[in-house]
Amino acid sequence: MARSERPTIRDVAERAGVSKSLVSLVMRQAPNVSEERRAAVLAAAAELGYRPNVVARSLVQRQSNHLGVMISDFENPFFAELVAGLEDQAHSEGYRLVMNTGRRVNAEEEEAIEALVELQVDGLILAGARVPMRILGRAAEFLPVVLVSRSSRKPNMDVVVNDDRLGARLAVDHLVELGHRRIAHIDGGNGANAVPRRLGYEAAMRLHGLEAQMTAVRAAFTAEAGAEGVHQLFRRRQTPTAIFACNDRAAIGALGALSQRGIRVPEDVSVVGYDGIAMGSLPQIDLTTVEQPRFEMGRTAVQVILERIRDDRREARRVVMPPHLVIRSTTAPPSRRRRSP
Amino acid sequence: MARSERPTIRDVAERAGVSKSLVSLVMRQAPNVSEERRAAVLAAAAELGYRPNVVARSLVQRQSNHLGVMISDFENPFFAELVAGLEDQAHSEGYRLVMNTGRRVNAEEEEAIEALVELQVDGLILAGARVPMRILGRAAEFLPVVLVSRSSRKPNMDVVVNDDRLGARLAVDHLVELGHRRIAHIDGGNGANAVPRRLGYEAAMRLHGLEAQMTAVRAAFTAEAGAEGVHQLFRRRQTPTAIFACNDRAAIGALGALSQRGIRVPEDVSVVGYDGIAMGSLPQIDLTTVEQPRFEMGRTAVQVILERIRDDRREARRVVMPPHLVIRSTTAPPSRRRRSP
DNA sequence: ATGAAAGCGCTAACAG
DNA sequence: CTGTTAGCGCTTTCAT
Repeated sequence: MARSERPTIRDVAERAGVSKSLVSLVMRQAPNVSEERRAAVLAAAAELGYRPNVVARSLVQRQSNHLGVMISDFENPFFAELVAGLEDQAHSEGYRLVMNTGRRVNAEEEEAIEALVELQVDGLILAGARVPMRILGRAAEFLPVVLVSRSSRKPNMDVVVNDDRLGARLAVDHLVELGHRRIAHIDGGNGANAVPRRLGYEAAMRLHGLEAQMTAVRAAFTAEAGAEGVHQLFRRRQTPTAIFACNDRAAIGALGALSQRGIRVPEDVSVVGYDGIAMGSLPQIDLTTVEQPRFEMGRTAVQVILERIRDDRREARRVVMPPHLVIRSTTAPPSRRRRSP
Repeated sequence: MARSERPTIRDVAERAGVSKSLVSLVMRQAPNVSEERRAAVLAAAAELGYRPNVVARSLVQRQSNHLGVMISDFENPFFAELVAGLEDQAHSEGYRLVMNTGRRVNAEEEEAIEALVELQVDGLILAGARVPMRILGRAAEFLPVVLVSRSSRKPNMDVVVNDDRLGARLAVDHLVELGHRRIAHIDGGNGANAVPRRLGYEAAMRLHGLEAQMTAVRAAFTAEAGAEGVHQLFRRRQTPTAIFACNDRAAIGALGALSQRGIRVPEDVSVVGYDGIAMGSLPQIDLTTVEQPRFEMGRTAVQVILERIRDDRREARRVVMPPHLVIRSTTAPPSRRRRSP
């Protein structure tokens, strides 16, 4: 079966014996077309396998009906679950999504954003972008941009985030209520939300009068980094009874490293993660965590960007969604015998 | 900061005091342009923040330099890891990727494929597509299509798969070598590769003279389905000493269900998964599995589609990549005492 | 080495 | 209700 040339609107028009315009009207379900002609056009289109060329359409209409989505890291399930919300809302608003990824490399991320801008998408949703704000600002000069899981104060960009400081606070409060004092933090290094989570951790510790017990190790948003963080923490003389990790993947890595060191969870050490990814609820892991409303964040991001696109809103919007604590089996009161003097 | 109108090639031309054609030449790094003019054009473009409109370009060139990728299920990490290979090869060949998802719903998948076709991508890579072959065939009439993780014998489609039957065989052989006989299969239901894996399981069982021990429960490619599969298996009188699950997620769900039922792994029951997703190598899970070369499959899919696009190959190609067994800690010889009479 | 003109497939006035 | 015309932003002959 040889590849056919794609039929154009002209081919359909000729075959149906009508003008291009009429075909165009039929394809866009315009009301004022006689049933007769409509049927003829539809038949001709079906016979030829005609599909409107959205590229040509978007050129003349100067809008594409597509939203560009740059996902900084496909392998993080957090984003997969966010995409479900994006898709859902975009669909119900009549927009299509085109996605991209920067694979955690700044240069590639920049290129991915550029690609979407050149594609003339009507708006850009950047999930977990890590590139410098300057790059983001350059894109926002020409089209609406909303940042998900990354903050900004620029007036021409909107932001949908969860309240990381509150989330960190929930984690620390929970551990303190259980009786922990030596609570360590495995931080997220350069990751998008690393800083606010760390600051939230520090603020909460101070609030509980535990500034003397604060310990953080620099890591990243991956399981490997979480494991390495544990090894660093337990090489020190003063070891923690609880760990608040920057995200679930790091927490899961931490759980693995603890088990390798023969440290039991939650008997010897409690662990709290962040995000609420599906994997954390598996019985083998059953991780206490601070859950972000991922699906809702996705839906919201689309709503927010459409306010700029359709309603021409100009002031920046900053939607902060509340995280909530999900208590599972990796947290418990500290055991007496491991308390240090 | 107000949103600016996007500058066009005309704006750049005027500002630089040259013709549109010359700007076009400069933007595409053509050789025969005087240094002087080139500098002027580049300066004007930079000042205006000009970016070529790839939509307009692709309209006239009748090719977009984009490959469309439809991912059937973003939440399956198998695909995330495949995407890395796709990105890598596409990049190094000068192509960009635009991605989509069908979120495991047939109608949405069909719509996602349609969207990519209408976007005039130069080729379509369908990862784990579930829609009927008829739909795929309709797309393949007009542009090159390669199927990843799904088979087809159509002459106008290429296929990149792993050898599921061999993989199933590796799993069963491993379990038989350990001494297992009652080996059950948790199958993938309607999932893309469910059938060949199940057939491979059955063939291998027969080869070992174990047809009488064959048991399969219908499930799906998710953790929940894997857990449910275990519950079904253990409600029967004759219980297995080993389980071969259709994929890693189902296997991980199975591990959870087994632990809930107080069944130890690998002492009481051995478990083998399929795919080799990163999560399986976490110390808490440490799953024996049949690994597919995901990254290589991604690279290969791009190479294969470019043979159609650039070299105009017409015959179908079918690349079957070998899976390999990764032995970790969920498999061991069956324990004597649980053997049935 | 540079510019003028035509046209990619489509939509958007405008006529009729 | 239907057709004609112009033009979206770009590339591509073809002149010069």
